[in-house]
Amino acid sequence: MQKAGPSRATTAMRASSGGVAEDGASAEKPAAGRRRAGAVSDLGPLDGHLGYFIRRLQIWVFQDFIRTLSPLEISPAQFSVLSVINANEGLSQAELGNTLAIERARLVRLLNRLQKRRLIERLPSSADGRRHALRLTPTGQTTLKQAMALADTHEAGLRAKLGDAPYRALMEALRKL
Amino acid sequence: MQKAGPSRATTAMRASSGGVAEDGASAEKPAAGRRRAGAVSDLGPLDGHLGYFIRRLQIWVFQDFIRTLSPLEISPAQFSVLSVINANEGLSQAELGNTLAIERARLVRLLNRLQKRRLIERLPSSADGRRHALRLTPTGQTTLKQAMALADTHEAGLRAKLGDAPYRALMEALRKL
DNA sequence: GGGAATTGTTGTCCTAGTCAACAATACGAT
DNA sequence: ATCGTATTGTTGACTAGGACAACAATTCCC
Repeated sequence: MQKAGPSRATTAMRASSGGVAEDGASAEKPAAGRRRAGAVSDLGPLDGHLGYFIRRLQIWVFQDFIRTLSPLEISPAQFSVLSVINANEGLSQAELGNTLAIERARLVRLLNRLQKRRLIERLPSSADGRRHALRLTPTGQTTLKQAMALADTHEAGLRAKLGDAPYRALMEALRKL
Repeated sequence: MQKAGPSRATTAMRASSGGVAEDGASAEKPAAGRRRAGAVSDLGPLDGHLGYFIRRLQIWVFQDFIRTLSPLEISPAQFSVLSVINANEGLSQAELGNTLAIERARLVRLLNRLQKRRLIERLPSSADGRRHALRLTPTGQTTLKQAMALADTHEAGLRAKLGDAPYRALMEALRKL
């Protein structure tokens, strides 16, 4: 069948039986011999775990965000960075990283890309030679404005998906963490 | 300062002014010349966006899960896979992938590792030569049982963190997606 | 003045996610 | 029955994210 590799631990069994299989060891719980692969319903212990559903929702949110903002090519992380820089002009990379929980090394490369796109600048900090004072370029400001408009569209979609009351409840519950 | 690279677009400015800076172009919004980097408070447009908070919570959940399950070395994704296989013995990789929204190629490598650790088996499907019937080995079953116990601990911690009422509200709201 | 700490950077490693190609197998229609 | 099409599992390659160590420049603090 497939080329090779670390799978198919049962090749020997397979060769021994003719191929049609009288179900000596192969497991087949529901109706056997179906056609197409659809999803299976039972999540097992998983459906008692909130983390699983949060993860699924988070993936949906990111995909929708990326799709909605695709004309600008702004990722969620980039949007968060531009957003915080705009609200705190002149902050350092360390402050930005602490605010958004982005590690220093990761942030450097994120900012490199934004700087190459002329959306942000790294100015020398007036009082501390180690720091960079970050700020948006004019291009960055207009891009952020456009991004905010699209992000609002995305947010409306999310509120619609969740329902209005759960949306507000969630927002309130999560903000105080 | 730093070695080189695509940053420091403002090196020229820096060389021109003496170094102490009379604030010709460097931006410094709050109190200037602080000591240590702490986080900054204003998230800007970000704090109207639920996705941001969901992301933060999701990261916390994963980290806590990983830490709690670390004695077993079971990641969230691995736990979800074992969980669904256990609840649907003999299902195919395609079904598993559709259920958990894991892409085929990604799932192959996930299962390879679990198979190498003897936690799962790939049996030949009795009726379809293309499929593998997945199931847990006895080792996999006992490992999953232990994992479930630890995962319950994690879940209790999450419920405590969120508060009991928000936890239940969230669970109910997210389950129906 | 000098050791310790901070800041930004680079390099490296590992995991996730995505996409294209492919072989083996099954299906459907003629 | 056979041929084109679809499905399943697999591999390879690429990108992005996150984590960690090492490092130079700078600042802090005693």
